[in-house]
Amino acid sequence: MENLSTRYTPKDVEDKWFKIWNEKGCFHTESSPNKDPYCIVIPPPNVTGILHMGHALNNTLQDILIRYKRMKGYNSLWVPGTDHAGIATQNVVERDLAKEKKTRYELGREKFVERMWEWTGKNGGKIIEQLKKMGSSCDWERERFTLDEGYSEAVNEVFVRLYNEGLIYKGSYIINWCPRCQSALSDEEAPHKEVQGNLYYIRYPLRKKPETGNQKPDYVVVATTRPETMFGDTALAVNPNDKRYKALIGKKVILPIAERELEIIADDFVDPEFGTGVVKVTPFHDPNDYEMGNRHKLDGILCINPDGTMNANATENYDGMDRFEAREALIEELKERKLLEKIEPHTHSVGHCYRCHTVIEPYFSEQWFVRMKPLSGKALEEVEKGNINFYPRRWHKIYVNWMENIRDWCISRQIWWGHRIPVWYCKNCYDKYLKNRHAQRLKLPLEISDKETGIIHVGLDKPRKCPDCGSQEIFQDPDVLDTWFSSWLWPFAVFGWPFNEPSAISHQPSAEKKVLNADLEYFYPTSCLITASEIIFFWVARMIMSGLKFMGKIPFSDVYIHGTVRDDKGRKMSKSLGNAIDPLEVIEKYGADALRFSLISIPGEDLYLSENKFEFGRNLMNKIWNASRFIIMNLEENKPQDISFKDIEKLLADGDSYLAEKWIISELNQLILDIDEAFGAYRFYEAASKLYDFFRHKFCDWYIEIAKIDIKDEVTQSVLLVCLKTILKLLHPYVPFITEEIWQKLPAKEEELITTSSWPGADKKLISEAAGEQFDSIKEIVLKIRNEGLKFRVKHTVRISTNHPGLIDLLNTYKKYVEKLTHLKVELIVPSKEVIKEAVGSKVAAMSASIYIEGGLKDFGIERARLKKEIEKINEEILKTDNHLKNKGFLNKAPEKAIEQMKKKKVEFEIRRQSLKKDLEELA
RNA sequence: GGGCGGUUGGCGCAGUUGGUUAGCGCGCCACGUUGACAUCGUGGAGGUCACUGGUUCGAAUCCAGUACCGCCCACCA
Repeated sequence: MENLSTRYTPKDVEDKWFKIWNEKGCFHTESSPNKDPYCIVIPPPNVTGILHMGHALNNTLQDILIRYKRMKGYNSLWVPGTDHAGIATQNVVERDLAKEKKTRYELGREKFVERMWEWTGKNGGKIIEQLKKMGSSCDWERERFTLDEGYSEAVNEVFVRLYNEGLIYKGSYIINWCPRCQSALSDEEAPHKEVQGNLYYIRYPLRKKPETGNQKPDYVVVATTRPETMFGDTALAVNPNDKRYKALIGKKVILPIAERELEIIADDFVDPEFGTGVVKVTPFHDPNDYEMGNRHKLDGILCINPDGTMNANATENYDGMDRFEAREALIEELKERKLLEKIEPHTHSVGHCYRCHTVIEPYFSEQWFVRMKPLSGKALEEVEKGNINFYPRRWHKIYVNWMENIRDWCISRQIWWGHRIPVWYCKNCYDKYLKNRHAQRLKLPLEISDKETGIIHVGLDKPRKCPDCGSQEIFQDPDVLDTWFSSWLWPFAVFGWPFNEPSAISHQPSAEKKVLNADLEYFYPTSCLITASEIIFFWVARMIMSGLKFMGKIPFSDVYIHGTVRDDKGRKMSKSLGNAIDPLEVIEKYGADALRFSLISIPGEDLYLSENKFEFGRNLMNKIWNASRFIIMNLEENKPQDISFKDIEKLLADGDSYLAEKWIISELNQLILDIDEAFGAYRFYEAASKLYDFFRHKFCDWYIEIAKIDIKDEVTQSVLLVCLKTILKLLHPYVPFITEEIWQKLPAKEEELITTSSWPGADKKLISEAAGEQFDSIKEIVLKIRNEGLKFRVKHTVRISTNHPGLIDLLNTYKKYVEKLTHLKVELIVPSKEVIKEAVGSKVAAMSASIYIEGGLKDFGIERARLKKEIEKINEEILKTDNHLKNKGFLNKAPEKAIEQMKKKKVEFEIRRQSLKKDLEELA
């Protein structure tokens, strides 16, 4: 190692080790009865995905836990995989097609899906390769894809089971329609954003002019944000208690331009305070209006096409015009006709497609839904009982809040990439239904049975003929399922569920599935899920519901929600904002370990990132490299093969020597306890920062420096080795590559690979408070001397005098530490006996040590000022403690311990003050 | 509109059941070629813990109110 550079170069190291680890099967795990399982299923990234900082963070966290548990002796399994990401992936391929001036419709469904698979085969593995660059220790033999054959079986199985139970239904409702993707979306996929729009006040002429006088206008004014939907109006509504309009209830108005007659109805829904208190009712383009339509048995009229253009119901003028163009044009026309009263700016919340950000059109259509209430009850209960815990805890409440207000889930998508809905129709019966249903105009409320719509079978197999009419023209539902309808099964579908249970789709299990099923029994429920807050509802909540429904057990007991990656200005990091930092570039420049450690070392929940943040990790890796290099360089070749804490215990048994060794070993063991505790509570940052503090500030800055006094000493060597080995192990979950590389260079090691080595157990007998206090005394003296601001290169002699017998002994033995750490010569002056009086404890005694430095306090004036300032501060503190101790209330009511502490504090301050005063006198 | 958080030195954060001279990292300033490391070391400056009131012997910590910031949900036409 001495031949090696003083710079750590990750490039030489990372790919090499990742290959070896896999070749040796370090990450592969199989169920075994003798070991406890620990399992995490990856949040499957989209096949279209390219590794971003969010992934980097997410996967670092998972890998830390997986590696930690692996070292702890668990059968630690991390299941990797990808998600077919229906709309997102289809959009990518459609864009490619567009470049060739083709559409998917021209290609046809079969050819298009073929092309999708082709694309996926070529590009789908990219993100997986990128995860590997990060060192992710997934069991790569178990990689799954949500469109895998076996996985798809699970999806179909679930659909059929839920259908048979009445938990999946086909319904006609207002759904979120994306005119660009041309598909329905679930509520979760259509997040609302504030939009600066207008409120248009439109006059609807009354059919009959008011009889009395000509004061009253002959129209009613309606305020709307979406005037173009007026062609779908089938009524106006007012609040029944609104005095202004009471007389109008039941009266008719004329819908402008379309010149249709509308009735004014009364409904409680209408808020008299808003707008004019009159609302246009458009049942097929607004969820509220749809409900109103049902209540009042109105007609529904569709006036917009699926692609966002207006249809024939919008009159010839607007037919075929884009909805937003139509809005502008219509407003112009209304102005001309003097039917536009005014336009007011109005901020309101509008749904947007989460894939392409197009404004959502609330749209009436027939879709498939999952009834959520029957599933949510248990999922809520398990969380509230504490069987599933969220970290940080606040997400618990957000989950509960959502679950309590859960609504049915629209699962059908009008795209081709995905699991096709396993429902079969008789064409003959379906056509009959269509004929009855005037496509763009319907009487509400709608009550249609599945049979009436031509559905003849729900399952995988295509029926031969219609049981009703005997027709042999059978077709499958053209829609596919929401991607989340497959990913909500992830924690058990990755293990090949279902095969040993009676299947609703009657497929014989393959041999492969049988093997997988043993794993399902063993690894399910998984241990922990690590993900981002954005997908709590999309994914986490639904997995809990499906796990309980189909496995009868929760899918995981812990959910760790990590923060959002932001730029240094606090904006969310995203490709579209152009503020993204590419993790692969960071790996290239600083190394994967530096990336990982830097990410974990950022305090707080959200991560504010800028490129220089990664220097932190790089610098630390370099420090680790050099400290290791130094130790290994100096180690004698004949070190025992396996140095354990037990050996150290023996070596350090002697009472009066090796204080620094006792101290660092004590600190190290305490560190192990701290890290175990922090990991137990998912406090990754805390564990990292404790490790950092120990390694850099305790081990390197103090212990290694002291070890240099006699680096060839046998005990020192053993302690150095044990510390290095342990530190490497503790660091390994965070920084796997560098620790493995150094591990291999250790002259003595029992375990071949650090990756599969065992986690160090703390030896509590080695945690010594006495060693800590004594070492702190030495430290204080060193710090005090350093405070004098001496130039190290000048040889000075420091005279130390103290009134504490313990400290005198300590300094007699460990003067060498002070000398090494200050580069000064130390002379101990033992004062006369009468000075030795205060014996409150070694810590206090250390502070009372008076230190004289020959030939060079930096400046007497500055020094005096500093001392005076400090004395003043101490005076204030003494006053405070005095007041407490004089206060009867405090003496009567405070616990004894607090009073004792206060007394002790006062004495400490007084001794300190005395010592400072003495120093001040010396300066005079 | 409903729900949930936050406010501690220039920035990002700790601060366990109320009792330590309020800590850490980054940044800043000064010094340093000490036989692992300048991707380093040493020292230093910098905070009346958002505000107001209350509970208490004692409040950054508990309670109430105010101000500001943020997040999630929601059908304001």
